[in-house]
Amino acid sequence: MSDHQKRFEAITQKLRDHHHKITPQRLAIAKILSKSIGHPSVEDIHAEIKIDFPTMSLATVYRNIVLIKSLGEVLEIGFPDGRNRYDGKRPYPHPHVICIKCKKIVDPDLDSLDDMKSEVESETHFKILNHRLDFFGICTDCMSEKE
Amino acid sequence: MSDHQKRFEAITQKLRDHHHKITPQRLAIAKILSKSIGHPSVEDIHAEIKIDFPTMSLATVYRNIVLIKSLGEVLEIGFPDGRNRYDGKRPYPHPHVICIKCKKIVDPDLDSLDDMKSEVESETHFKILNHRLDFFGICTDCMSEKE
DNA sequence: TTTGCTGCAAATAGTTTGCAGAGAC
DNA sequence: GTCTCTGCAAACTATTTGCAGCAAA
Repeated sequence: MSDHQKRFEAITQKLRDHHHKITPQRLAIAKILSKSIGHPSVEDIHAEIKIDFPTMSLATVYRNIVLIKSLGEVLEIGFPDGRNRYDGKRPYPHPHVICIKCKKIVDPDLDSLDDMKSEVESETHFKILNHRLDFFGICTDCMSEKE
Repeated sequence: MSDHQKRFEAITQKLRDHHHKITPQRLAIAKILSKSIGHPSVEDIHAEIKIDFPTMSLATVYRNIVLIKSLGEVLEIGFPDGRNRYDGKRPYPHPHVICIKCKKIVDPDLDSLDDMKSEVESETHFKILNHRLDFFGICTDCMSEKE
């Protein structure tokens, strides 16, 4: 079974476990999130589903993302400019590398941040539950472009 | 000279260098940013200045923050829920520890992320310009409260 | 005197919500 | 048949912008 199939199963299973109804719209959203090609935005997801469900409402996308997020099956990558992106492939905190020109998001393989988390906990006495690490820069594609 | 006086001088000097007019409103905003007590939000800044300038407009706060940000003299800590916070004391990227209950923001002393930055650059071939590292958790005050 | 700044109000954009009908179970 | 979900439109909220008057240089 491929990775995205496993993720799709995990999401739909969580939905069933919590007695949420399985609607075609919900399945379509779960399917796109399970692939999360390019860390899609709500707009991206809506646009893709509209091909098969022309009446699909943006509100439905938002509501289902909130739901799936509450089940811990999608990671929200929020940006202050209101262009949030989603990752249903790796729904746990992990670093991102973001191109400030084309908005591409890449997941680098980095040694874990666990040491740093412990350091923060012992210094601040906070109970750390979560984190977010983003690097911003220019990708090779955008660097090689003129201007 | 105290730290916040130095920061206040740095900000006003940058304004003068770039030939921006020195208005009372601008100075008041620079003063609050130079202290940045508790990483204030736009709303916080506006409320504080309103005591001395009752006609101060929110738009003016926004415009001046955009300006000072463009001069590199304040760090914007954006949140997807649209409650951005500002740090004019340390206007360069640095880690934050954020209490998810009371929204307190603390600056921990951490070893630099330079090693990680190099690792990311060599792996992704991005030119990294910037980063953001936030830890989310519960502060000691909120932990000791009932419920 | 010139030019940029401020205050006000309206516009913007992403997201959320109320409601009535549709559909999953 | 019940109860949640969906689509639509309106509401919401942080932020930005147009404009006319004001004030720094």
